[in-house]
This record gives sequence, C-alpha cells and structure tokens, in this order.
Amino acid sequence: MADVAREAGVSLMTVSRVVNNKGNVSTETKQHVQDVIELLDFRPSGIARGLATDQTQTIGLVVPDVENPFFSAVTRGVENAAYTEGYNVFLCNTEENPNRELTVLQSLEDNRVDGFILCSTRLTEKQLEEVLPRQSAAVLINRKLPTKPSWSQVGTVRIDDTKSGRVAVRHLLNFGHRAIGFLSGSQNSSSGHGRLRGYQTELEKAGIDPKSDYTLPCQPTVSGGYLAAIQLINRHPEITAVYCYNDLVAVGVLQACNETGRRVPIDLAVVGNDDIPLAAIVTPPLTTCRVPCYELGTQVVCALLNILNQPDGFSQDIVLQSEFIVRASAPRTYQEHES
Amino acid sequence: MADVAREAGVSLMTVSRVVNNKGNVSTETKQHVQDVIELLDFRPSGIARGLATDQTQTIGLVVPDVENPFFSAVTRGVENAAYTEGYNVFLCNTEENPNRELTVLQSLEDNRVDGFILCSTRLTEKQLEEVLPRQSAAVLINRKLPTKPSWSQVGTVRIDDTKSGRVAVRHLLNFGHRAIGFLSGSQNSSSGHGRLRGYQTELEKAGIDPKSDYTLPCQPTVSGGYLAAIQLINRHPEITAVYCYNDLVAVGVLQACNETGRRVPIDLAVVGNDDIPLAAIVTPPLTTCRVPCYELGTQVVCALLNILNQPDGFSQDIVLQSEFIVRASAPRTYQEHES
DNA sequence: CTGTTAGCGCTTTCAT
DNA sequence: ATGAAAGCGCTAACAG
Repeated sequence: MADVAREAGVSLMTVSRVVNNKGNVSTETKQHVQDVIELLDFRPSGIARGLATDQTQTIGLVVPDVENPFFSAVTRGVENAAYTEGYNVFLCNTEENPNRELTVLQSLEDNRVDGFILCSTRLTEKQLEEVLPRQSAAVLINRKLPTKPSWSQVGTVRIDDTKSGRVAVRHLLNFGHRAIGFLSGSQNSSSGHGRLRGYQTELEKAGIDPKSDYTLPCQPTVSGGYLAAIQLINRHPEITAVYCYNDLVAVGVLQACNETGRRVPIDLAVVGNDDIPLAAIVTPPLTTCRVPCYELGTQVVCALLNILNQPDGFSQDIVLQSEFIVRASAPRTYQEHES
Repeated sequence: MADVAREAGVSLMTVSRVVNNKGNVSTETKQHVQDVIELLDFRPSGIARGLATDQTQTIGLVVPDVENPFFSAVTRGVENAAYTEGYNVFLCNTEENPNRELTVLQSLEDNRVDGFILCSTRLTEKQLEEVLPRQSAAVLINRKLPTKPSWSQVGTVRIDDTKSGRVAVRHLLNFGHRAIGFLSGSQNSSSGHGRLRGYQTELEKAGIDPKSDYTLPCQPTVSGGYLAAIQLINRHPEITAVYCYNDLVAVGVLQACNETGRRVPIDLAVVGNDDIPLAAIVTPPLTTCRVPCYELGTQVVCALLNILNQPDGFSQDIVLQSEFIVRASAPRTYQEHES
C-alpha cells in the first residue's frame, strides 16, 4: 500500500479511502489512485485489515462429517451464501468427536472469525454454556438452546424433528404396523432426541407402549445402520417397520434386509430421514422426511449476518419445515402386502 | 497479551517466548507466566501473529462442488490432515464456474493463506499460468502442470486417468463389446481428457475406430448422466456398453436404462469411475475404477506442507494408482447374457 | 478533500 | 535470561 501511495503521490489514507470506497476523495485523484492500484496489482491484506478493524470477513463452519451428504449439502448452502455476502468460510470437521469440536472452536476463535456456525453439535449443554457466551456471534443448526440463559448473539436454525418423527410413525401406524423400531443415530444428537420424542409420542397416542428395546442408537452412517439393523432384526423378529435417524442408516437397513432375505417393504417397511439425493436412487427408493439441507445452510448465514449487522445483536430462532416423501420402501398402499 | 505481561510482571517478549515455547526463559518465570495465561484465559491472536510473521497457518481448498461425493471425500481428507498439522482450511466452492474460481482464489490470497489446493480446477492452462506463479505454495489435484515452465512451489497429486480409461475399456472389450460409448463429463476437466485418451487408445489398440459420436460431454452429476444417456441411447441404439466419467454419471445412466426398459448389464453394460460409496449401493452395483479420494486429500496436504517447509520450495508430482472394481453393472462373466 | 498520528496484537532484532 | 524499540499493513480519529 505504501508503494501505491508513493507511486500515486498521495498519502496512505487516500489510498485506503479509495480501496474502501468511502470518505471524500475527489473523482480525479480517486481515478488516478485506482490506476496505480491496477498497475501495481495491489491487493489489500485482509489480515492486516482484520487486525485494524477487528473484522475479518470470515466465518467458521463446524460439522461432524463433511462426507455425510446431509452435511455436505448444508456446507454448500453455507459456502454459497457466504460467497455472495463476501465472506470466506473456515470449514472444520469434527469426525463426531466432541473434544475435537472444542479444539476447532478454539482455533476458530484464535483466527478471529466474525462468527461461527455449529452444525449438529455433539457438545453437551454444559459445554455449550461455556463456549457460546464468549462469542460475538454464533448460530446453531439442529440444536435448541438451553432455555435458561437467553443470548442475543446466539441464534438457531432447525427443523421440527419431533414433528418429523411423528409424521413418519403415523404413516407407518396408518398402514397397520404395530411393532415399529427406531434406529436413533448418534446418542448426543439433538435431532435424534427430537425424532425419538416424536416416535414415542405418536406411538403413545395410538395406545402402543414404546418399548425401549425397539430403539437402538447407531452411527449415523450406512454401516452403522446395517449393524444396528442386524441386531434389531435378530432380537426382535416381530418388528415390521423401522424408522431411521437418517437416510444413510435406512440404506444400511436395506442392505441388512437384502442380506437376510427380507423383502422391503413387504417384510419390513423402512422410513428414512433427510431425503438426501441417495434416498431416491436406492432400491427400493426410500420413504423419508425431506429436510431442506441447502436452505438450512443459506438461512443460517442470513441469521448470522443479521446478528453481526445489528448494533446490539439480534438473534433469531428459525424453524424450517420438513416434508414427508412417500416412496416404495414404505408405500401408501399395501397392495403387494395384501396380495 | 499486554494484560498477561502486566499481571505477571514481565515484558511482552517474555510472554511471547512462553507462548511460542522458544527462546530462553527460566523455568520458574515460564511457569509463572503460564499460570497467568491460564488464569486470564489468554489466547494469542492468530491474525496479529500472521501479520507479524507472514504465516497464517491456514490453507485454502478450492473445489467445484462440495456436495459431489468425490469432492466431499477429498475435502474430508484435506481437513483431517490439516487439523493434524495445525492448519485451518478455508473451503471454497466454485459451482463449476471458472470465473468464480478466479474470484475465490483472489480472496484466498487476500486472506494471506500459506498455500492452497486447487482440486479439479476448471481453469485453462493460460489462466493457471497467470495465477500460479504469484503463489508461494500450491498443489493441484487432478491436473497436470503446463510442461514448459517448471515451478518449484507448485506440485500436483493425481491419478493416472488415462490408465483408468484404458483398463475400463479393456474390461469391456474383453467381454465382446465393440460399440462402447463414453460420457465424458465436464469439458474442461483434465481428468475427463485423460480418461478420454485412455478410452480412445484402448479402442484403437483393438482395431476399433473410436467414433467421436460415441463420446458425449455432460454435467458430472446424476441428472447430467441421465440426460446424456437418453441422448446417446436414442442416437446410437447399437451401443452395448458405456464408460462414464464418474459414478454419478453412471447412476444417471442406470436411471435412464431403468426408464427405457433396458436391462443392465444385459442390454447395456455400465462402468463408472471413482468408486464413491454410492457405487456399491445402487442396483445393480457399479463396476468402477476406484480412486482413493480420501488419500488424495491427505497426500495433497503433505505435498503442500513439504513445499512450505523446504527453504526454497520442493514441489512434487505424485501419481496415485486407481484400482478396477468389478461389480454387476459390467461383470466379469456374461452368463446371464449368454443364457 | 487530504494528510498526520497513533495503534490493532504480535514478533523480530538488538541490547542489557 | 529478559527487555526496549521498531515494524508487519492497515484504519480510526483528528487536523488542516
């Protein structure tokens, strides 16, 4: 920048004003300075600017596993929205490990991100209550905030998971299923808990006691679903339908059925969750609860920028709607079943 | 940091020395300072440090589409390796748009990343020759460097795509196919060109003229594959086998076959590329060329850090091997076919 | 409309 | 073994 100033015969401040396009600069000097900038191919250092202004134009995104299609869709949404708004994003993968999550959070703070997005955090309430207060802006995806303290700089964007669970189970109940299992995913997943609540609520409403044996946690992956399904099927052969934490788990169930000679949906109906692209592709295609992953990503950036731009913080608690999608793995009519 | 120094009754430098654990500090002051740091919960500002040292401990990762399983696998590899090495990564998605790619590259430079990784860049040679020389460190994935200039700060990590193409086509030839199509993906994909070369070479070796009509570019996605397949099938019903740019495209072909009543592999054999998790899950499972995506990600970080740590740059050109995986979409024996 | 001064939080260099 | 001074590249606040 000093070079530019010297070459253009003006002060540093004038260059700064031109670069930031603010303050009063005569049109001609401005033009001249711009020419010199062009000529010298000058680019201001974001990090020096960050140090001076305390704003880095960067945000941190923390996800359990980028390779999971759900998170990669969210990531894409976040990245695109951030790009549009002129922000850069630090991506951190926690590999589902809470300690690593704490560590990366620290590293993001060290890098002075303007705010961050915690997607499906695996942290406990207690850990969150320790970490969140010291941030100037954060938004959580798929996680409710502790009700007690209310932070103006922490927002949430989530899906009504309980409702998703209820809709899925009601669908299965409607078609005569009584013994319905639930593969509940990661044990410290907030969404998992919500869906479990929905599952239980709906069963109870139908006068069915939700047997705790019918609920099994698992890794939120295809192999996790496969392993859990084998276990569930062996222990409870009377089960005729399974609701799954997510579509990956549901695909694992499909594989288990395939291997053990069970026909889907005739012997076992399967319902997934999320509607990742894979859901429509597998055989049979999955009945599932569609979560607008990409929108989740774009919305969360909006929410974060709102907090950043409001003078004294302006956090929101956005709840997006899911949409139940009926496909062959748990169809609407049971012609085949009845035939 | 000033607070720490004051509280501990030492100078800034001593604190700095303790933080960085270098220079001579007596064990007792060191301990004392550490206690104060703990007490005050002090964390050094990465960005101030970056300004002072000209090293930010960050790298940039540029991919065409994080949501594509291939890239999300690479991203996970990069992220994990970077985490291990104490680096943070800026993720940039270009949505397959070269202009956006140029823009994000600029923004990464502005943020003074220590180096960056360009994955499957869609830039032209000319654009690369303009962008790369001004970097202090960069590694490209899936792209050869222009042969003329040799840069010591730019490395590559890639797969022998030509070989992949050859192996795939040879497999098809071995089982009697003569009319083999190729859905070649994005037109400015270096990998696509490599695979095309392999496809052509192997056909020629078998005395078959590679008809240019049999090669069709397409979006590297499921729907891209679907659309291209419909077109190819309509125009050239004589084709009995298709090699695809990647597994997503291959899945699109599967869908097209399904819809038009073609049986795979009996009416049309399909070979994909990459072996993303999806490949083994679809029906029929895909014969494909396995690319070690995750390793690609970890290796590229190693290569980048090598450049960064060598005094005068030390770039490598790493070629990883792919592995041909035979599954039902293009099986080894054609029992069904012959029966 | 333009320039000067000071300082963001840290490290480097040189003294002591 | 420790500290003082200067500076990384930029901007905020004030002068002129």
